[in-house]
Amino acid sequence: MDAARVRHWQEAWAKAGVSTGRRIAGRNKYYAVIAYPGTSGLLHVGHLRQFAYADPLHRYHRMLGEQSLFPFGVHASGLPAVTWAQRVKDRDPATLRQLVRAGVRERELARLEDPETAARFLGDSYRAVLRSLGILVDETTYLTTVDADYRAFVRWQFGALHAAGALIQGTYYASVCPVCGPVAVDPSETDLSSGGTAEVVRFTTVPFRLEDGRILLAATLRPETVYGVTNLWLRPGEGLVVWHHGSAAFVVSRAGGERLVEQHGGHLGHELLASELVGRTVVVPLTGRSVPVLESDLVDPDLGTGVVMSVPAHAPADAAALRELPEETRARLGAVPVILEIPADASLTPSESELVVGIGTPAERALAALRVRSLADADALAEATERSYRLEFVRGRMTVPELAAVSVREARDRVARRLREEGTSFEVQEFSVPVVCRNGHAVIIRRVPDQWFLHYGDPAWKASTLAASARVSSWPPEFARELSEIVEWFNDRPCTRRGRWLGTPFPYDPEWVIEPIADSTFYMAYYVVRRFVSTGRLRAEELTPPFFDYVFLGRGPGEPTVDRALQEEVRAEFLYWYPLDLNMGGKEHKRVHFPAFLYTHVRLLPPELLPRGVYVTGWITGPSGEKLSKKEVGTKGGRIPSIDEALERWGPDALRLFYVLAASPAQDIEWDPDLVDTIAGRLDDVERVVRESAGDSAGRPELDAWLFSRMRDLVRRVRAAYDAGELREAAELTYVAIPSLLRRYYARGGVPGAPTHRVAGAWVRLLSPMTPHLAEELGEGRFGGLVAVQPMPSPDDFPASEVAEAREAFLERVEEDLRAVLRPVTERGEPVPEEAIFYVAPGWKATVESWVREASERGETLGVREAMDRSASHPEVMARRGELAKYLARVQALVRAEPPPAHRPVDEVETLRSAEGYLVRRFGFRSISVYREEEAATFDPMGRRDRARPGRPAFYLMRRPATDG
RNA sequence: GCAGGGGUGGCCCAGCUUGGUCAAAGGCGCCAGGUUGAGGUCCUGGUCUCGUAGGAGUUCGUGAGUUCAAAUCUCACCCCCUGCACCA
Repeated sequence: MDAARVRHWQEAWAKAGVSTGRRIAGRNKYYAVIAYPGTSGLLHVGHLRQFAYADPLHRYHRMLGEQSLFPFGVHASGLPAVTWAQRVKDRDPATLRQLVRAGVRERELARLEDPETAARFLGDSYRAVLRSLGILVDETTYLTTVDADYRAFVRWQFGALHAAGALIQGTYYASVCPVCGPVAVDPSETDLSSGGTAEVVRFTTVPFRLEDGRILLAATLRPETVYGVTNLWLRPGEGLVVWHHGSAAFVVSRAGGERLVEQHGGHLGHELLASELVGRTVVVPLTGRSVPVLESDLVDPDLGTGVVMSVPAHAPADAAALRELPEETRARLGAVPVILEIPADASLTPSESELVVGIGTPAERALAALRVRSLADADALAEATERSYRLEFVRGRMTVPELAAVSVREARDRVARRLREEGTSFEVQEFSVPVVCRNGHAVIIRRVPDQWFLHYGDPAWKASTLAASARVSSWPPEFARELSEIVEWFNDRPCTRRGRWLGTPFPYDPEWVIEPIADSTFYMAYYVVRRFVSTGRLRAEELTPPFFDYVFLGRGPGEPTVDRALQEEVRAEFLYWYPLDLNMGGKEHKRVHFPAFLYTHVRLLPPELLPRGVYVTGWITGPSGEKLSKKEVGTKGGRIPSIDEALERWGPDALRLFYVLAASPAQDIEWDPDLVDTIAGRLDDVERVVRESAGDSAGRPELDAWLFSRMRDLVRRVRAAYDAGELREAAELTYVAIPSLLRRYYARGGVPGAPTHRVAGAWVRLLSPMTPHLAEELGEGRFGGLVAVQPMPSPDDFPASEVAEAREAFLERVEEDLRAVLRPVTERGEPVPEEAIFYVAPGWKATVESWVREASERGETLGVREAMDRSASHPEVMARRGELAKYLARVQALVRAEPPPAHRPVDEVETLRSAEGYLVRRFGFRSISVYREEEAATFDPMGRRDRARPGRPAFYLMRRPATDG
């Protein structure tokens, strides 16, 4: 289909107002939203998947005669638009390439350096993409989250949440760039240039007192091992600094000191060298032992506090470091205390038991298992550490008297708590790998004492959200269980931040901006109001808290300055579209957006207005399974095409169908241009078959009855698939099963005529949700209007015929048998036998088989004697009792393994005879003949007739010399 | 570790909720034939193994179990992926 036709249909839909959702009292409605996209760059083919589900669903519901509202907006909040605008400002080559391709001129670039303008520009470009794909969103809903009216809405939302007691303040540790402000540390690295995979590591500090009162502050991940400390480690030549906190003075590395100030306040004092302390002794807390301060290269001053407590029995690195000490120093340390054990009865995995074999302390065994000889074997040492830490954490029990038999897991918490109670221990957080912000600065973790939180941990709120989540239907169904699990774990979340973010200023402290997740949990409700703003019936200033209280909550008199009737209309509109039928998003939304969305609805709305469904889709991934992100468009040799390129190559329909057909919704789809090619080819096929379906030949009644009956079933199943959200199934039926039905119809001798035309008429409408352009093209002139507004076909449009279906099923079964027999023949390259002679089973065999089946359903086997007895009352069986035993023996096992038979008896003789032409054509026989078994004695040269079973005629394929022409 | 998902024929991917119609849909690849003034498109058939007649054997990560019957149910184990928090 050429681009002009595509545009033609898109304009026709627009002109007909197909996408406009109208409130019609008493009429069913369908309201589904997709999680609006963030403004992080231009869209590419990886972004359209949710639309490829949402649009067909909306189109389907429209064709069911429902009113449907499919809104759209963009989520401009947060940092994405800021970073993108920055890239424009930096004239980043990849970004510029995309912009040029999108037709943006050089002189327009300056405008896009402003984040808000950039966000609006991107939003407009997304809308253009949707139009070019025939995705019918209601454009009067279109919004960006930085619009004045949206901000008014978010301010109200937070006011309402605050009034409900959902906001609290507390202490929080935030990732922040000291120069650029807060950043998000996540794998997408939106805000970062590296370190997105970093995890937050929590150290506990342990104070070791020197004789002079100063404290060497060690940092550890395993506070419980304080009972096994033999010494402290400092790095040779390391510069240390005194951190003053309260009245205490702690000695730590420079990096550690800065971290402590950031997270716990205080200030840094004078500097000293490690060598000043080496050789002195310190007191171990909790045990009171005195241990020496030693030097080792294992210490990394940038990690933790730069002071390391040495636990050689359990830390492989300490054990390795110990080995490198001079003999006499080692001797002075004395025996290495072992403080925990792996119980002998623990069942260990092979990789775990590897670590515990051998002799020596646990750490020495781990070193031996991984063949670590010295500190220099860094990789092996890291693995030994990782694995023995895990083993001891999961399986270990303490052996020190104070904590005898306490699990390591438990001991860790207890020891950390005790240390902290003494007031000289702190938690220190840092990243597991260095994190660098987009502008090249090191990102740190900072303590924020007065952070605002959404109190998702509130037990009552959580309980009602949990209850609501149980009532939400979810696709895939497995997500239902996961969702309540996620809600269960959901905890207080910071909902504001300070920095150069886009968003709505926090009403209770305008220094802060509302965090982007928190401002996108209730917008589905706002879309309804937005339509009044975008059509000029409401102004942003009129959207006051009293207005929203009335519209969303039905509370209070509304906003006095706004026309009462108008407010009532908005309220009615809200109550018409709500509750939301479906919220669709990618799997990245599972853990944050969906739960927060649910929480907010639960807090603000009564039960009858809570969302009905969520729909989670997988990603479009690159060849190695990674998610495609907007910033890599065109950066890898054009591997991922832009939307424009894709449309040019395949057109909108093939692309749309690719998303639904390539995998089931929850699965990731690997972007595969060849598959899109294949699908485009399939659509050409569909088009051809529909076009060829017109004709005026007379049909064959029994074949037409079968065609209709099958079509009836297919229509039913397509609709069931849409209703269940199984869009891949719907696509498969529509684009695979229906054409193959028609192919078979033609192969069986059907010709284009009124029946095929009728089937095509339904089919074209079934094509409309997923491939609407093609459907319009094929439906032109057929319905006297757009296909998009035609009613969905109903199964009742086609009569059922069990008889016709049974006949065709019988014939297919016969074909299968013929094929099986013919296969070895043709494989040897021999010619096909000239004649096929069929012998149809007599009625008594069916009777006997039904007895066998009855018996097997009771779990029994039908005995010969029993059958004989029973035949007394069945003359037709009685007449053949001579053959009964033999037949019974042959059929007994077979019947049990077979599916229940179609209960419609088929006139096998008649069916085979009338299919003669087909069978001859299909297999290349010269002729066929059909006999009843009992009449065939004289035509049975190979004695095969008694093989006949009901539904499976016996046959003999006969070769005879071609005597006549 | 915790949570979720997954391991299917050369490859991709259905099926598993509701055990039998499953040697297992569909696509790709491959083979043969047809169409076409040769290998492109399209159409038809084939594509686990054996078998001179519709049969038999062995398959759905591994092992065990339930059952007349298991890709489908149960248990154990191995391996892979994702998430674990402020990131839409």
